[in-house]
Amino acid sequence: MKEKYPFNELEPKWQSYWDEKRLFHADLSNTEQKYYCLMMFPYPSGMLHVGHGRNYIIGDAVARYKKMRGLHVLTPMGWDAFGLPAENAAIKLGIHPRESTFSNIEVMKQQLRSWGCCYDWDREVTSCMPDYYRWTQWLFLKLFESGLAYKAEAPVNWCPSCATVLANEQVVDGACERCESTVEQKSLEQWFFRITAYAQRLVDDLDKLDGWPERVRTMQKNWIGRSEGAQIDFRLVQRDDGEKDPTSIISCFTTRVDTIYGCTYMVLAPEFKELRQMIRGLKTEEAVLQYVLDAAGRSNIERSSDSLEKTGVFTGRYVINRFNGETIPLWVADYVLMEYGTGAVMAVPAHDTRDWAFAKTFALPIRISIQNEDQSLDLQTMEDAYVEDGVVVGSGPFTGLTNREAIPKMAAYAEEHSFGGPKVHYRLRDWLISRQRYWGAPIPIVYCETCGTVPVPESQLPVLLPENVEFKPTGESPLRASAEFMNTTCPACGKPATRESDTMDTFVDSSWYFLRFLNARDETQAVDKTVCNNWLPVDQYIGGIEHAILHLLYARFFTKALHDADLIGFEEPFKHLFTQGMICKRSDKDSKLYKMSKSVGNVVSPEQLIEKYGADTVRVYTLFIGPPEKDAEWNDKSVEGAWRFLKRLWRIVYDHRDLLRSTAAAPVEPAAMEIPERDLYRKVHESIENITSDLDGAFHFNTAIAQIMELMNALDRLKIADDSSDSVKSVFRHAVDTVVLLASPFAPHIAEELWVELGHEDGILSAVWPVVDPDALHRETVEMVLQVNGKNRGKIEVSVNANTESLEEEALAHPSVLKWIDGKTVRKVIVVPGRLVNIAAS
RNA sequence: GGGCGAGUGGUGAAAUUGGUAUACACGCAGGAUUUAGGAUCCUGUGCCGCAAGGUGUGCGGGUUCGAGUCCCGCCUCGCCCACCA
Repeated sequence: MKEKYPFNELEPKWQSYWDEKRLFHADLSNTEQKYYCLMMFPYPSGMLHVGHGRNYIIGDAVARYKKMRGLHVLTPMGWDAFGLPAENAAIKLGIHPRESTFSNIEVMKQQLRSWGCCYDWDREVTSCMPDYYRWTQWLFLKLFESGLAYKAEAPVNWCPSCATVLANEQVVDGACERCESTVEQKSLEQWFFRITAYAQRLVDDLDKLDGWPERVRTMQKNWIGRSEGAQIDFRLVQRDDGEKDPTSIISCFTTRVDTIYGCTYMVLAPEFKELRQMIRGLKTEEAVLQYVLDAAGRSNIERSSDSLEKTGVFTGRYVINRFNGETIPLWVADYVLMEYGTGAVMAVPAHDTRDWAFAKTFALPIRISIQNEDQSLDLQTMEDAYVEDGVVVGSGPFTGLTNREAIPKMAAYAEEHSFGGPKVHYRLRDWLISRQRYWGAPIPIVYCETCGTVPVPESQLPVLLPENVEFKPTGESPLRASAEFMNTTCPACGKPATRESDTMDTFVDSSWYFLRFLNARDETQAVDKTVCNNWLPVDQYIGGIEHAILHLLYARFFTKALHDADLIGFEEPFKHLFTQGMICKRSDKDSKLYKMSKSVGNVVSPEQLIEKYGADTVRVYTLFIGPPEKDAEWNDKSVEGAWRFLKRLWRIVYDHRDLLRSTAAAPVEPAAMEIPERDLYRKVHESIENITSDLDGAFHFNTAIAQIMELMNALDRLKIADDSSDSVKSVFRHAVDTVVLLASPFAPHIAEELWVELGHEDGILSAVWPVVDPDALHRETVEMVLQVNGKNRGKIEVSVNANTESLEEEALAHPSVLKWIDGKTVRKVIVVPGRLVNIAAS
């Protein structure tokens, strides 16, 4: 009788076994062959679906494989447990965020377990627990001490419907991610981390991260947006009515200082700080103020969508271009952005498309200062700005230089004459970490009337979140509602003082959790420098591409800042990064492909699948679905393939149980084998070789599993029976052992079960990953393809030792070749040993 | 507009340095076994053609004995950034 594959019995059994054995419990004092395998810790949102599962299944397969390769694996797990969704649920349902968070954690932990994903749970961290956020606050203070945390007034995203501030990443196309209301800009006093101080190092060190996908490095580079150019100061022409100006110079940043002799006007952003005072009392005042007001009313979406039409207004003021002493008009236009550069732009319509459009609209003068190669630029015939390289013309002492030569010379000239100089500009802004919401780590700062802004002393940490607050969306931090929390005494002078009511962005929590895993229960310090230095950087980090910029950039910044504070001895947190693709599924409604998500309603619940097929099938299918770095479409039908494969694996062991158990695995000499088992033996070792290289470095799980399937097919083809020869039996036994070992990182439950069934000691992860026997790979003969003019015309079986001349001879004498070269002249014969012979004839 | 990817059967996808295009799997077709299965096994399956053969990796050229792979020019799709000075 054939036994069915009882996944629903054996999977829970082995999961309990792994729990008991504490499978991935790591002893950190042993740093030999260390391998830190980390998956991005999840936000406890509720239930995981198979799209989330990909991340953990990949990570678990890697951890298991590395362990079998003899590495000392650390693979911890935790929870990114602060955040807005829990707070919104609290507002809606009246449940404290802590409760929903912890019950979600329980569910998700159980889900991970049911997938067979194992972690060192002794090191679990939960960012919303005081034993964690105490140290998040401590790190904030460290940054504050070194001037990397500061408070300043800044515009923030405000959702009027939710009555709360939103993070940049929660604003999608100018609208609130959840309620889709248009987001407004408000100006508030906020806490920032000075990440811009690290801009250059964050760019430079990207080049060292050769274990990262090129795509992510490029995205970070673009985000930091390093731009080399010059700062040029224009002198503001004084008012003749005696009114004082707030400033006498207006600086701008430009990457094209070479075009400055073609500058015919200057433009300010509507938000330019000193603008109001500069135009006070002028005839133009009313028009300018109206324009500024209109521009403020226009959302960012509007400002960028009608990108062709330029609007603006003349301020009534003039500035002087110090290069040529020329007086040019000063305009205001919303195509100049306050967020970038200085909020002022030198306009060169002849050599900038935006300035061109603006000058054409408002009939401003245009002047060529760069000529093209054939000197053919002419304002009469030009239809757009000329932005290419060329020769500098009409530019005083710089005339005749190429524009590339002119850039450094002109910047140096400005520097010599103290009105500017070379300047590097970054697009990166400082990191706004204040959040006016409840479910986050309180910022450990106290405001005292006498002492001002005072950091909470280390001994008073953690600053605990108050319990007795309501979560009604009032627009203020809910912490303000707690008098008990807000009213305190000044740590410096002891007088009554008020606490900071904002909490920290949850990205702060996740910027250092990978360090905390190493001393998760340590009550004396945030990070353990010695252990960190031994175990970091993380050898393999695995997570979604959606974190390519924010989390990964913040974590890199934190690592550098902590390094500079002498808390750790390394500057980059993640040596190798793997970003898996998203799992998508067609929607039932419009049959379009969407990322799997609750809101689209195309989620596949792992529970149902596990019930039907078992966790190993889900794992194998998830890994087999396609290249793991690419997005993949989930197909319920295709799960069957993985399911059949495991059933076959199960059957081959159970159908031959007695034979396998009574046979020694030690293979006989390849030379003594008959052809069928010789071929299988070779196939076994070719598989080992290919699968091992598929798993080292790049993670080619899909092809690795395909190879195991091929090996299974070869196993099935070998006719085995009780009266087979010892040689056949032992090769068969060796092959079955190997298949089970090779499959174990992907389908660990069935592998554990079959491993014991095959008579081995339990605990397949302690077994050694199969090693290639070079003798097994050896072949006596090889099949070679015969081509005539590149077209396949036949095949020959030849000795691997055959020399080129004899191969050429044999090929030319082959009937199917003769047929095709008949009547033609053989011009050339190419022999590629072990592959083909190509005959060029005409 | 800028940057980066990618286009291969009905489908998901393979293919070392340029060397038999479509491995592996899904689906489909035919067959075997089964009076029952959450079935299983065998055979076939790029396209045209009865066949010989031809043809075939988004399109058009090129290099080469030989191109999915290299070069030039297009087209389409995806992602990131974007009035970035």
